[in-house]
Formats: sequence, C-alpha cells, structure tokens
Amino acid sequence: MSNPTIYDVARAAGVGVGTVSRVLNNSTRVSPETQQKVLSAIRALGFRRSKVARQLSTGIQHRNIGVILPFITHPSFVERLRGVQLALQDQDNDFNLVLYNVTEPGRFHEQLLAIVEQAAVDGLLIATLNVSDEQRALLVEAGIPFVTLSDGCTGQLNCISPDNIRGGYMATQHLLELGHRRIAYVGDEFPNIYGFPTSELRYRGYLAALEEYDVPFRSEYVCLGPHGEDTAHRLTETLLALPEPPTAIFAMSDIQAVGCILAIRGAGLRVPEDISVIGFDDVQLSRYIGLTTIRQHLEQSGYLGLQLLLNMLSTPDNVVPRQLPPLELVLRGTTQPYKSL
Amino acid sequence: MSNPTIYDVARAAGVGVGTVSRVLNNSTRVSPETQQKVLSAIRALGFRRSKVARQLSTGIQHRNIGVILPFITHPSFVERLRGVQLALQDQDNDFNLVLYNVTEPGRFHEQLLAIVEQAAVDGLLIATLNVSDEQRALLVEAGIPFVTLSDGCTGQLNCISPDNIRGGYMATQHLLELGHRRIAYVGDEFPNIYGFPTSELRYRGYLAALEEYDVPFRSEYVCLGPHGEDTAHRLTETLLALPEPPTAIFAMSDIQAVGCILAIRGAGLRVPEDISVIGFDDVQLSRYIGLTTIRQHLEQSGYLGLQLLLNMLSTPDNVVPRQLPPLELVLRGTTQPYKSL
DNA sequence: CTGTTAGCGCGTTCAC
DNA sequence: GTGAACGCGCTAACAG
Repeated sequence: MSNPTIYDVARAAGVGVGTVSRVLNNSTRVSPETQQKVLSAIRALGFRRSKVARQLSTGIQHRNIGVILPFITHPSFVERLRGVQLALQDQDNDFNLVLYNVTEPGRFHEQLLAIVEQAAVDGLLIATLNVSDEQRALLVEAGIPFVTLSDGCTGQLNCISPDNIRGGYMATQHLLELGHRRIAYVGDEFPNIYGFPTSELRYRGYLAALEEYDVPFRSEYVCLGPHGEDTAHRLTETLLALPEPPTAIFAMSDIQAVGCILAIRGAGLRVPEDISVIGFDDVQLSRYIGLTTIRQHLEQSGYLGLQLLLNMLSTPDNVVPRQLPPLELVLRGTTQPYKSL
Repeated sequence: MSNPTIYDVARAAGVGVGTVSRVLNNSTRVSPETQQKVLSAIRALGFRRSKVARQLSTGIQHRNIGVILPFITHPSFVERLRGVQLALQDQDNDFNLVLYNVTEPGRFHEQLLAIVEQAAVDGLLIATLNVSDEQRALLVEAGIPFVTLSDGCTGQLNCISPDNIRGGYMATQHLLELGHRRIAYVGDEFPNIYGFPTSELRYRGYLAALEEYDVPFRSEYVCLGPHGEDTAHRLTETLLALPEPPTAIFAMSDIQAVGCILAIRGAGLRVPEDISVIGFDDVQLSRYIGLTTIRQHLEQSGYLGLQLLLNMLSTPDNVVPRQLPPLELVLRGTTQPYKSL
C-alpha cells in the first residue's frame, strides 16, 4: 500500500538498488539496456523517490524559513512579503520560503504547534499576529529562532514594530494643526480577532493628541468594527448622520480610509473640501489614489525582519538589532485646512 | 563540526539514545533526574533534532506544493496567490505552500533544475512563466505534476489561461464602439523578458479589432517597452507629443493604464474627457481608481490552477479539466464616447 | 558496468 | 525506567 521504494524497483527490474540509484542520479556508468529496464520498472510501479531519505543520505538539507501571517485581503501583507522576498534574495542563500496562512484566528496556535512538531522550519517570521508567552516559550524550547512583525511589542530584540501610538498621534496632530477640532477615529475593534492591539495603540495616540491640543474627547466620534473597507464605509455613514458630524477622519488603515472616502462621496460630499481623511500604512494603493497617510515602511519591516532572522540563524551569538525608519507623514490630497461654513 | 546528534547528547548526558528520544518526545516514562541531565546536555551542545531524520523515521512526510512566479511588483501575482491560497484552504489538506521567486528570467531554468534535483516539491504551479518543451520533459520525467498559469498555452490540459487575443479584441472593440478611431496600444515589448507572449497576444486582438472595423493601422500608435507604470508613463508622453495624438489608449495591463492616466493628467488633459483609457486584468487597484478594464479573473486562475494540481496529485487517473470564466468588459469611469473637438 | 553494504539521524520496539 | 538494536529510503564507497 505504501509507496514503492528503490528496492521494489530493483526487484522488478532484476537489478540491485545501487543501479537504480545510479539511473536516478543520471550517473553515466550504466549500460543503456539496464537503464531502460530500470526506467520502465520505475514507470510501471509509479515510483517516486523519497525526498527525506535522499536528504538524510546526502546530508544536503535545504533549509526552510517560514512566514506565518493572516492571509487577509489586506494589502499590507503583500508589502511585507515583498520585503521578505527582497531580503531573501539579497542574502542569496538557498532558503526556501514557506508560507503559512492563518485563516482563522483560533487556528494559529494549532498551526504553530504543527510547525514545531514537524520541525518544518528553521526559522519563523510571524507577521501581524500576537504571540503569547506560552507560544514564545514553545518556539524557544523547540530551538526555532523567530522574529515577530507585531504591532505591539515593546523593545524586544526579535521584534520589528513601528511606534503605533506615535503614529496615531502624528495623524491626529496633522488634522489638529490644520485647524480641525471635530475629528473622528475609525478603526478595528480592539483587541481585534487576531489579538493584536494595533487599533488600540493608534487610538491611544489619537487620544493623546486630542488632549495635548485641549480638544474634548467625544465618544460618538469613535467608530470601531471589524477590519475592512466595507465596515469603514458603514461606520462613516453613521458618522455623517450625526447632528454634528466630524470635519476630519483618522482611519487606522489606508483600506479603511478608502471606505471612509467612498462613504463621504456617496453622501454627496467631497474629500477634502468637506471632510478631510487621513489613513495609516501607506500601501501602494494610497499613492495611486492620492491618500494622505502615515507611512510605516511595511516593505522595510519585512526586509528587516527577515534579515534579522537570517542573522539569528547564521550567527546566533552576534545578533544585531534592527531599527525601522521613523514613521512619516505623507502629505497627499485628502486633507486640507478646516474652513468653517 | 557537523551538528550534534542524539548520540552526542546521549554520550554527554551519560544515557542511551532511546532516553534522549523519549525526552524529546515528551514521553512520560522518564525519571525527572535523567530528564534534567538530558535537557541540560541538549542545551549545552546546542542540539537540534534533524527534521529529515525524524520524518524518515516516523514516515510522516508533509508534502509541499510549490508556486514559482516572477515576484515582480506587479499586483497580479498577489491576486493569483490569493486564489492559490483559497484553493489550498478549501481542500483542507496539509500541503505546505513553498514560494519560489524568479528574480531574473535567466535563473528560472536553474531554479527549476534545483527544484527537480532536490525533489523539493510534490507538485508545482508555474505562474506567468514560459515553460519550454525541455522543461516540461524535465518535470514529467521527475514525476512532478505541474500546472502552468501561462498566457499563451493552447488547449493543454494542465494549463489555465485566459484568451488574451480575445481580450485584446474586446478592449479595442469597446473603444471602437465608442467611436474612437485613433487608438493607441501601450504594452510590453514582446516577447517580454520572461518569455511570455501576453503582450503580443493582446496586441493581435487589437489588430484584429482594428481590421474588423476598417480602421487603418498606424505604427506610431503602438508603444512597447519594459513592463511597468513608469515606462507606460513615458510612452504615453511620446504619444501625446504626436502631431495627431490618439483619442483613446488600450493599455495591456492595469498598472500600465495607471501610467497612461498619470501622463495624460500630467499633460493637463483629462481622462476620459480628452482621452479614454482602458486597461487589462482588473486588479484590486482598478476598482478603487475606477478604471475601465478587461477582467481576467486572476484570483480564479490561481484557484483553478491549484485545484487542478491537487486533483492531479490525488487522482492522477482522473484529472478533470478546469475552465476559466470568460473575460469580461468592466465598465468604470475612464472611457467615454469620442467627441470631435 | 553492477551488486552489496554501511551509514545518514531519529523513533520505536524489545529485553533488561 | 532505561539501553540496545532495528528500520525508515536512499546514496556512496567498495568489491567484484
């Protein structure tokens, strides 16, 4: 029932295993006739040589680095992946890139367990997923170096993370400096389903900026919901229906900002003339639609993350920390100074 | 110099290999003291158990399906990958997704060779890359089932491909029906660096449509260059500088269409009032910027391709062909009827 | 040219 | 509870 081995092939062809191995490896020292015999035996049995046995025997192990991320529709994963890929190619080492997709938040732990159990990976990059202490310990114990691209890690060496609080502050500050006082926040509910606190952190920056500018907090201006353009669209509609709607919106991601903009336009209003909108991330899309946003260097984070991981893999005793460039305010066309009507 | 094995650990801890194996697998039947001895020996030696040996021994091989594609900045790879991922998750089988990135066209063959040599993969999805007969034979001989997401395969069972000629025809026809007669084609030089004939096929559709509508072909309206938004931008500028510039542009991809639009706007003209633009692909971006385009169901093609591959893997004797939905004209805001000035 | 044999590193029976 | 021996499927070195 199990797959045929070279022994089966050898028997079927009436030769020794060595010969089978030789034709498999295109060794020249095989007579054409026996080669044919072996070849047809291989075909007849549907033989396929075992990768693992081969690797064990040759000692040639190609190593895998795994990237595990929630494969959500969000474009940010692409940008990070691009960076990962770039780092991999720069180093020119023969690591395979194995992609693990977390479809449901609940399955992350299960998948992590499987990865550890199978020893499937030599190093792991964990993107946009919250790693519990227990999970950290699991990986450490298994001897699998890992780097997280989390949004809320605080000064851990093996984590690449932007300063989300500061980013939230910067976005809100920009709006405040433009004279806006009725500023809404549209973001993910927190903690979000994957357990990362991105939205909360950016929200805290939002609060801090409001306080700094002595602008009273208004709970009706805070709209939280599941991540996505559609949700942001709906939330914005409720915002617009308010007796005193906001004059500016800080969306916690560019995709959500798009939802906001579409909702505003759908209500017959203009961006930025009637309402200013600022996003967060600076994904590629934002360039094309001219969205003002906070650039968090997503590609860089993937790049640095993988570079760090490779560093941990090659010289564990000499791991040099990596630093993300500071967040930048990218001015484009969706914000403008507040004008009273 | 080589990595320590359980034998080394056993010797260092003064126990047998069996015991080491037991603590490794959390077998309960180990006394706490010996467990500690083993554990510290493991730590001292920096032991990490071999993945391959373990797999060989347990017989638990997890299978890999490889996806090889040019990891260009082009967003279409993302869409296909999303489809691939979806198919993988729908089947709920424990295949690992291994990503191979072709950075330089010349390296594709080399990478393919490596994949075959290492038997790294149980099935291969080859996206947007031209596979020579020699390479096909290589894969067949190695017993690696593969599916291509090529742009120019003609009725092969293991290929998912849109009808690019027809797509080119549809795009051009749309422009012609709107009354345009001065229609430019902006596309990749062909064959492009990766050897696939996409641009040429769509161009042939363009020609066919022109002929059908008795519109004389004008070579100055055909602008070819390396793929990318920037190139399209430049090419469009030369188009606009023509004594008699086109009134409509068919760009062979959405990204290039974006380049065209930006160039047109940069010249102080409007889209579609002054010049109509139609793209090809219907990537996500196009929805946001309201680009009229030909939808080629990229995600679907990834989905169907992987589904087909899994089908070939599980029941090689009963491979059912897959069919891509027909191309669709997606009307958005970048084309309008021709108006003479 | 070809058959035989000894590992590759680990899990897993067996006896002890 | 623990050590020794065998086998996973294949390669490579050694005889013939």
